Amino acid sequence: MTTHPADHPRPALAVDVAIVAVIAGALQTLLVRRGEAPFAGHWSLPGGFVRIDETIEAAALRVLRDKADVTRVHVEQLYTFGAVSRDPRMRVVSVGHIALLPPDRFAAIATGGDVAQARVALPASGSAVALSPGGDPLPLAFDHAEILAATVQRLGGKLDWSDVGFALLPPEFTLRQLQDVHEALAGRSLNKPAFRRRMIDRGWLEPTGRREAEASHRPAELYRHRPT
Amino acid sequence: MTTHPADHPRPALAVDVAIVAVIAGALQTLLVRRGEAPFAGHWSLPGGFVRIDETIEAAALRVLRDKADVTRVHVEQLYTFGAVSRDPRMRVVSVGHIALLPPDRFAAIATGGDVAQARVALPASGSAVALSPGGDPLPLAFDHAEILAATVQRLGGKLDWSDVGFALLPPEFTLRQLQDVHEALAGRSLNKPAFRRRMIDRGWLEPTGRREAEASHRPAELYRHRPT
DNA sequence: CGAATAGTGTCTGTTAGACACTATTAA
DNA sequence: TTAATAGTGTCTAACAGACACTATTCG
Repeated sequence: MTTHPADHPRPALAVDVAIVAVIAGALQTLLVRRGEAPFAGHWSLPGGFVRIDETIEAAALRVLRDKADVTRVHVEQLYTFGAVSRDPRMRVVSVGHIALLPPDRFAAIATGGDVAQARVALPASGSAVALSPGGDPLPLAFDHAEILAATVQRLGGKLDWSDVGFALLPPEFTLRQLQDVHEALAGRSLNKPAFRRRMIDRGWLEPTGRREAEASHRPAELYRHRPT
Repeated sequence: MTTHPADHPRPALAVDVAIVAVIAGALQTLLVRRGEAPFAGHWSLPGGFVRIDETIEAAALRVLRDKADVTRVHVEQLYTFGAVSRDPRMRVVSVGHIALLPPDRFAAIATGGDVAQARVALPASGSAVALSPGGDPLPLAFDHAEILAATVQRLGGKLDWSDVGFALLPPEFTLRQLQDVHEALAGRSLNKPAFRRRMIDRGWLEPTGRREAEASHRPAELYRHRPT
């Protein structure tokens, strides 16, 4: 082919970021309410257009900073969504990302008005739905239900052989907290002794020697993640 | 944000496709020699720009058809590469894909001149290299060494819980052929009885009742892939 | 003490690797 | 019969699930 890249009409390129945390055993994500067409009044993942001189990852980090005031966060690319009419205004291709936050940092993001935290559910053989704290489904803009569905699947699949779980916890955590995160993402309950054995045998954990404080029962040991 | 997608300067959007097969126990890919700048004389993965009215996957399938005359093929999206200067002409973001072919179909692609088949190797902690049949490293254009490195890693990781292996085999195959593919992608040799047990127990295999023909020894049973 | 949760010992069933063995074809 | 590869029986080690048990804290 002897064509030059500039010769063709081209799609716009965006990033969308599913900012997720596990809270009360459920996957939560951050949604912003759209004020304008298209999909005015619907909810969408935070997103933005990739600038001509920034990488895709930098665009995702910028969105995180600008829309959720979040920095220093685990971000990974998910999938690139390119349906022709996913944005009715014009052709827009979006690179979906996942950002993982510990519960405290997620809860600290200012919400209210146009920003909400929603529980993500993935009904069998359907697309994802976002539920308000009250339990009502929130209408999602664009193909963002699809992006959330891919997010849930990716998180469930990667768990066992990656360190995704730790990015969803504070720097020091108990084994029970780690197990809760894994159970939420795997969508099933796990065996306690087997889970503890596996995590410890993999060498991913470093005991801090400290214990949790605010418990009305036996306090658990605190661990740190030892990066491989 | 109140901006419209058309208001921004935007990158060009391309697809690149690693067309791969396992031949003689090694991962092979198809490369085309670039005739023009940039990287004239270097080798690149087949690629092309995404048209304004086609999906990303359709663009990848079009590239496969136009550049390798391949249709009806297993294609999956790999990763989107967005380094700012990956193309010196202008900003080009590329969605990398993997296309899986059985050995006979891969070998049937016309080569010579500007099209070559190259062995892909991934040295420890380095980027991928493409080796000509003679064993010489082929210089790769753009960031295509990175795309090939991601390809090798993806194929190795997905093997055990997906049906990637079958897309790299003819419709009917022997268990030994299947094991050879798995060994090539995993980069290590596997235990024969354990491999056979696992594959059969998963219910992925359907005996055809036929046996291979051209052997100077005991012929192996032929199986078909039973999609789950 | 009771309540509550942390953490462990141990049994059992499943699975993977090792290895030797038998089976079947062509020449 | 020999060469070559297909395919199996079986032992053992590693690992996961189940379940009951002990340990430690608060009140």
